[in-house]
Amino acid sequence: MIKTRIAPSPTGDPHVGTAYQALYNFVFAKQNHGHFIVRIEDTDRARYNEISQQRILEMLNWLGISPDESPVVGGPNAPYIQTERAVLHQQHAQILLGNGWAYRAFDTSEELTAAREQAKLQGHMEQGYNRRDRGLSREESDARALAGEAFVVRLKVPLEGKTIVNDVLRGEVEFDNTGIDDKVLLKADGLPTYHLAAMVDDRLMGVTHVIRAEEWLSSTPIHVLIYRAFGWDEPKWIHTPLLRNPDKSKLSKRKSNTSVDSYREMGIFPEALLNYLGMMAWSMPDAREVFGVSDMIEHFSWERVSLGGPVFDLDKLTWLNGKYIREVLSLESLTEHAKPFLEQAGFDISNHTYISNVVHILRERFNLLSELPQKVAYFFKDIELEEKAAAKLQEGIEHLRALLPQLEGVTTWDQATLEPIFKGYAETSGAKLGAVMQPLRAAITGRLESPGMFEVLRVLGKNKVLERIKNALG
RNA sequence: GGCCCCAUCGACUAGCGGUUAGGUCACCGCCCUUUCAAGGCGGCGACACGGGUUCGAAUCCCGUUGGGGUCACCA
Repeated sequence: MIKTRIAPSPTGDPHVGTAYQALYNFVFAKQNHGHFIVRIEDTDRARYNEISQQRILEMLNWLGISPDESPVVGGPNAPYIQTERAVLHQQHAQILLGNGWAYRAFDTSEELTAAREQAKLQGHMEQGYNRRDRGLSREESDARALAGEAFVVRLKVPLEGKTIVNDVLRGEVEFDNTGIDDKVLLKADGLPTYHLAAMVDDRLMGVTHVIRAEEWLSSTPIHVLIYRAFGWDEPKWIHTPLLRNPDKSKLSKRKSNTSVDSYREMGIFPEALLNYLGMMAWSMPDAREVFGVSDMIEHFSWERVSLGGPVFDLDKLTWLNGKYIREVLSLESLTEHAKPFLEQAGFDISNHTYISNVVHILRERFNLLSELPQKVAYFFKDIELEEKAAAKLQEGIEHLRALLPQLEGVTTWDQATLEPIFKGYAETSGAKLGAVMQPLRAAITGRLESPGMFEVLRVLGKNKVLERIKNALG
């Protein structure tokens, strides 16, 4: 069975890069009727954050990307929290120590830091680990470990030859073994590093396709070597292009909005975010730009992934979100999503039909739910007359005065009744329709922009409308 | 700096030897119109450069340049 996974590290806000990877892994797994696994990589105890872990899981839930195996739903290869698998990792480090593919290194962090700084001082960047203890005899190594001396376990990388990474998207990528470090597999605290833990867990969990960000490509030869050291068959390696900041550097918190929660707060729909991420580096065969995860599952293929790193563009995401608001989502769903935003603004949302009507006539006029409250304020509280609107109102105040009696007499308060009244008035009085409607708009909404006036009048209701006109007339 | 990846409009992309290089966002103009939008129509705008291969290159190969990633007891 095809198995894919994401292995987020719980160290901060739920990252769009994680959502991006989750999408690829989920879509590919589902397309092949396989499993999508979420495994929490929490071996870095210094940066670990419990809340972060929960938020990442919640993000996936919000996006509707549900894992087949995870810390919450469990699965045949539990646990799915890496630190809970530490014994497994230690046992595997032991195997490598036994078969000669790894060795204990007794350097202290201080020594390593000093060596690194020394190298820096000598001009060049750094040459990598000096492999001081690589040649230690088995007896000495065992004795020192037994005596309680602190050590790490390092991979014994071949001193010559090449390691070839077969990346599904790029083909064969060659690395000279001389350029690969004897990476730490097991830290002094007994916990594994990513290199060991991820490979062991992937193998044990039956992961067939490692789909991850391109930043991992350069450490993949290490992973290939680890698989080889255990005598295991390699999974497929797939490195997807990195999401970028506008300046083309790797998407970062410092330069962009990387928190999925922040997009959620802006009023971006999960469907829209997923859709947008889906068109980063990948494209629909028929060039459609509005598509859902199920469409992606149906048409996905690695051949359609382009390798240049896509810049994350909020403008286009916003446009796409608007597209969902006016073309994809049902009015009912849109209304439900809008409520929390309106409520947060202090508006009364108890009348569902009213909210639905308001949302309905605003639909083509906003792209983010967070824009909504400001745009519909006059439906929920008294108007705030804007300066330009006030001027417009004064220009046409006499029209409103003339119209008021007629409006008071209206019994069926709908567009079919109201429109002829205004048009008829404009015609007989010789005024342009706009010269009548704009002052009306100012009186009713306090501003010069709004949905069609007749819709606003209908939704607001006769009482409120007459009240506001009278108010305007003084 | 070493190693590795990448390279079509400002951004996202289509293209996979023969196209007036197409679409979307953004921007500009026009139409529609009671305003603002939405929508429709149109415009602006790209194959990084240099060598090859070929009858023919955006498409294939090499180099240059440019951008990015990575060089932790972090993932």
